[in-house]
Amino acid sequence: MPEGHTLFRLAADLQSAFGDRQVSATSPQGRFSESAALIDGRLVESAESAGKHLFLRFDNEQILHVHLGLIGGFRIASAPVSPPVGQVRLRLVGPSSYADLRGATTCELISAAELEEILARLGPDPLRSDADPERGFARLHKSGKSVGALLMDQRVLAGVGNIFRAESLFRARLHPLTPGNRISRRRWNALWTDLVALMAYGVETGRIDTVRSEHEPEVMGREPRVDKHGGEVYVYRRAGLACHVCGTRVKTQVLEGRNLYWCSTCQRRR
DNA sequence: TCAAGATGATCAG
DNA sequence: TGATCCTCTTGAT
Repeated sequence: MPEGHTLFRLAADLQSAFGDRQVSATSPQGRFSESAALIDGRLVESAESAGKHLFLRFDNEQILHVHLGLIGGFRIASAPVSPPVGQVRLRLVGPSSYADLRGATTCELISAAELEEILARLGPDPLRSDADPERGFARLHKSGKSVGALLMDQRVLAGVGNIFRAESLFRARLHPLTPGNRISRRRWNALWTDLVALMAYGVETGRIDTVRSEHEPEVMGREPRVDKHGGEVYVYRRAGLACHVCGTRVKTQVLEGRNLYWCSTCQRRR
């Protein structure tokens, strides 16, 4: 589930497994062999995430940059090491655990300057303590594109994906086709504050739960139902089903190649 | 057993 | 806007 909270957890897990330890690095698939040789046997100094990007710093100034994309995965397992299964782009092996990277959109070694360029391109990440939500508002507010499209733009908000988009807009009672330049600062601040809480909860639990009684008085007392993606949500992938709050059937539409979900009663166009 | 679709982003045209 | 990367889960057959 590669939204920002997944990468944040992954970075913490990699730090725990390999931080301050020497690792062997190989590319069983072969596509990353030359680069893997440059970090083979080196010490992992730190692992961190920014939005959906993952960075591992090594003690020879090499930085591993990974973006999982839609289908990628980076799985950590305990020793003993098993033979690689499938297309393993990169395998890291530490003293007590190992990790296999598959299907990633990006797996490359970069310099500190290139890392800074990537961070500069990204909008504020609700999970990072150094995030400045004002930068996101500035980008959102000058665009006539829909807020549904802008929330998926990593230059506006880093780490928000299709689930957090659908759910945060529902919770804000905002119609996804509202133009960004019609979003007030007050509404943006509320959206940001909610995303900070939702994503932090995702880091804590490893799942996306947005229907929570402490946030939503109207659903208190109702038995929670876990959806197929592992959490409970209001609208995401619930097209044609009744809205948990008002009973209206949840709508769906493809927006810029991605499926959008919303309740036309709770999220009226203004 | 197999095909389709998905939590993403980039590039060519 | 469509193709591409090429994994994993789900649902249909």
